[in-house]
Amino acid sequence: MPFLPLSCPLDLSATLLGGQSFCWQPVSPDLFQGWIQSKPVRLEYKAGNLSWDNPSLSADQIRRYFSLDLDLPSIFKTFPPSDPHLKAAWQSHSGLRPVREDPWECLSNFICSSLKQIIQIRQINDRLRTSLGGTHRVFPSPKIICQSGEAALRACSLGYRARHLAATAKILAEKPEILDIPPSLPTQEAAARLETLPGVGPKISRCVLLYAYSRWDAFPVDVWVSRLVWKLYFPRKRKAPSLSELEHWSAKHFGPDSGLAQLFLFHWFRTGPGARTKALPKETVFKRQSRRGN
DNA sequence: TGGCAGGGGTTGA
DNA sequence: TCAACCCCTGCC
Repeated sequence: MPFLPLSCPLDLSATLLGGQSFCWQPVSPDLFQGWIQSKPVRLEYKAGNLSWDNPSLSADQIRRYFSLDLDLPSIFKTFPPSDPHLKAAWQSHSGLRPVREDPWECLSNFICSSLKQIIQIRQINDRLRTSLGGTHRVFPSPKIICQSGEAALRACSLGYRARHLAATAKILAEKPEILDIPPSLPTQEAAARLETLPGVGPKISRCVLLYAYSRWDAFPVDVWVSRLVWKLYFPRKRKAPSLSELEHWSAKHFGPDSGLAQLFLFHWFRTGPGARTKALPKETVFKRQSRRGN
């Protein structure tokens, strides 16, 4: 079984199940089953070694998937040292890594993500593989999704998202080059290009840029991030900050790697301080204000 | 056991 | 700016 000795910590559960990728199933706390570049694989992290059972995957592919070339401690040194929340997020989840997911699968996952919880998005990914992915349960290409039609997608519990995914698949089956986003293209322009696709708005475009294209300056704002920034950084503000306020603030406060700050804060907040916020009436008020703010 | 609220957004009017 | 879009889960 090939393996890679790691010089940094790796938290497979936080990394694979935390909302970046949706094709992973836990087998045991240290063992996960899923796909990397359409190849089925089981990953195990033990005693500082990351091993995998599919020899057709190279160490470089594994390294690339977990962004192991990225020096996170150095990046965290560029963040404001006076930010206690980010410090807490880093200290409690230093094994969290940003992944490099396949752009098409990542885009599909996030088109399916609206008003869905992580577990439901994983179920959809699983159903798409089972019903459309053939014997090897490969994630279906735009062409296959396009040929299968909206009804087949609805059968996979996509609901109204089926229309969006079918329409986007049709466009990409004809023009796959839309997803060839060169590193020289500024993130804002790359986001605008993705947002020409049906079902893709500002949140999804930034998730795809962050988790598939390694654009560390992409700062996705969803209900959790909005809630987090509001509660932790602007607790006295009566209204939730608007999308454009959040975008400007994040770039100014965190700098060019704001997306990585977001990844850690998001995970830490959801599993820590944010998990305790359950006041439903307030939540409803927040949601209305948040949407109005957008 | 059944009803109901709510969820990691986007769209179109 | 705001309702509509699907449907699954958790809770009472």
